[in-house]
Amino acid sequence: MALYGSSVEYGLHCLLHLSEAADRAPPSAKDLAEYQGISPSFVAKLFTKLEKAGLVISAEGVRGGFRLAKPKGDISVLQVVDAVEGGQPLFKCKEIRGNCILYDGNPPDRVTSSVCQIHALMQEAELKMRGVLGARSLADLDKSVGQVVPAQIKQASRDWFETRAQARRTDS
Amino acid sequence: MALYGSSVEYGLHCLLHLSEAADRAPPSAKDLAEYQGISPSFVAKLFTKLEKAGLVISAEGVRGGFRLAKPKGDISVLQVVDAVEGGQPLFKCKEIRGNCILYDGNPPDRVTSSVCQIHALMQEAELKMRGVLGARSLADLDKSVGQVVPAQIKQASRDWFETRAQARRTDS
DNA sequence: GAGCACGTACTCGGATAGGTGTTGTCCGAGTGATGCCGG
DNA sequence: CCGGCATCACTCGGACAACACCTATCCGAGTACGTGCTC
Repeated sequence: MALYGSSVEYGLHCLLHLSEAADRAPPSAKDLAEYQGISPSFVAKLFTKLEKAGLVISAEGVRGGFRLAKPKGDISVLQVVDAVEGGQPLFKCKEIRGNCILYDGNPPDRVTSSVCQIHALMQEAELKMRGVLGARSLADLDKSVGQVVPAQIKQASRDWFETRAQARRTDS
Repeated sequence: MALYGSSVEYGLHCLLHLSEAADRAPPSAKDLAEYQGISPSFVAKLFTKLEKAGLVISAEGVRGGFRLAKPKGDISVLQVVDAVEGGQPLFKCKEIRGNCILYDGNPPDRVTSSVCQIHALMQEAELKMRGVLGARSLADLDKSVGQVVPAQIKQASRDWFETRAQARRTDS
């Protein structure tokens, strides 16, 4: 278990692959899923969210697929997380202060108008977290990955997607 | 919806009330719940977690209840959150890199031994968040609240819990 | 040979189930306070 | 008057459901490509 679900991991990995194939044939959801060994249907569902958030553009038809809607340097990790997770806050204050039995259903204005201190602290923590995620773009992430993954693998990856795109509609 | 559930909010509010009544009769879970207008059963369930985490000490019997296990200055908000939420990480890396179809089930050591860049970024964000929560204690929080809530209300609150404790076993 | 219309296979997209975690509820075991009884 | 004991109401603690969300799946609508026909 974790606070963020698997969707975040899947989404980021997929988008990184997409950024690699920017000027190639757009990989389909199925291609991306099979390449990474994850559920194709779930990836498809994921990309509907990413498209609604304006991060990717879908192409239909037999040669269809997805490509980034913006340069990879203009897409922050935070945008991806928010698109996938629905922009959920870290903490949702229920304002239970107002339920205090002393107020008997009529909390004074002083309580309702002032901000809950617990809420304020949580917002501060959330802001720090989002700051880290917002400061890093897909390009930065891709660069970091490039320092670990050798160019040979990257080339093999591109070739695989290329072959996969070529094979559509011809191998039956 | 939010990343942290209601338990965090309930737990922190309850513990703040407990810190106010440090040298009084220990409030029971039922008292704390009714005072705040929340579910008594759920609060009881919550406090079992807080006790297992060593944050509160339970007293049994008719005059029983809960009191803080340590001075309020020695309990950080992070400890409370972790106790209630089970110390869940922000992000759990599934290492789907190793599933890559190119590796065919046998990912090279370079991949398995190196840290996932996405994972690393998430850990950085989580660290920042936990840093904020870990730097603030219940005493700090109580102080902030004191600047908003007038002493009159605080006194009324103490009186209510006192009355409630007195009323046990005598009003039937 | 060129243009056009059609069929097809593949794609996206949303509607549809299963599993898991969280919220909320309930009842039983244990315990300290209380009142009574005997010394 | 004082100490011990049985009772009891209240507490904690864990076992028990209901709900919601996340993960995963399926099938239908739509579209670009390829092919064959017509001119």
